[in-house]
Amino acid sequence: MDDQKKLSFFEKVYILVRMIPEGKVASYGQIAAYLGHPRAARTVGWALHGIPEGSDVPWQRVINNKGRITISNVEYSASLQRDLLEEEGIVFGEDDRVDLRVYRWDGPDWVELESMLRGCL
DNA sequence: ACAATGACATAAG
DNA sequence: GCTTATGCCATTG
Repeated sequence: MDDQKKLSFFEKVYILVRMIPEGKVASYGQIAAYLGHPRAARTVGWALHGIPEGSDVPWQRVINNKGRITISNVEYSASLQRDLLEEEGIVFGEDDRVDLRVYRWDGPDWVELESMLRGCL
């Protein structure tokens, strides 16, 4: 437990987001909490902001805690994100919100996460 | 080390 | 329900 501390928060965020299964969504605060920083939701959002095109990180599955898309990026627009999520079977409500009670990600498999963290080094 | 930044979260009006 | 204000936290210049 003293070897993989070199990974930046950003890298951990990427790894964790990659583990989100198709058809599920997670909030920024949720991701941060799983990484051990329950208040670092903003940092998670910033991490996703720096994702390069063609990355295997399903950034579209990360939304805010209200089940709504809060994005300000010009490259990746909210419309695009909604479209991508709908393709995965996620249905948006009339308020452009998803039902977190149904689509909220249960969380990572800690064994898998640990393996991923080591493998990424 | 300090100030600014940002795809959040929560409380208050 | 929406808008505004405040708090949080890692990264960057």
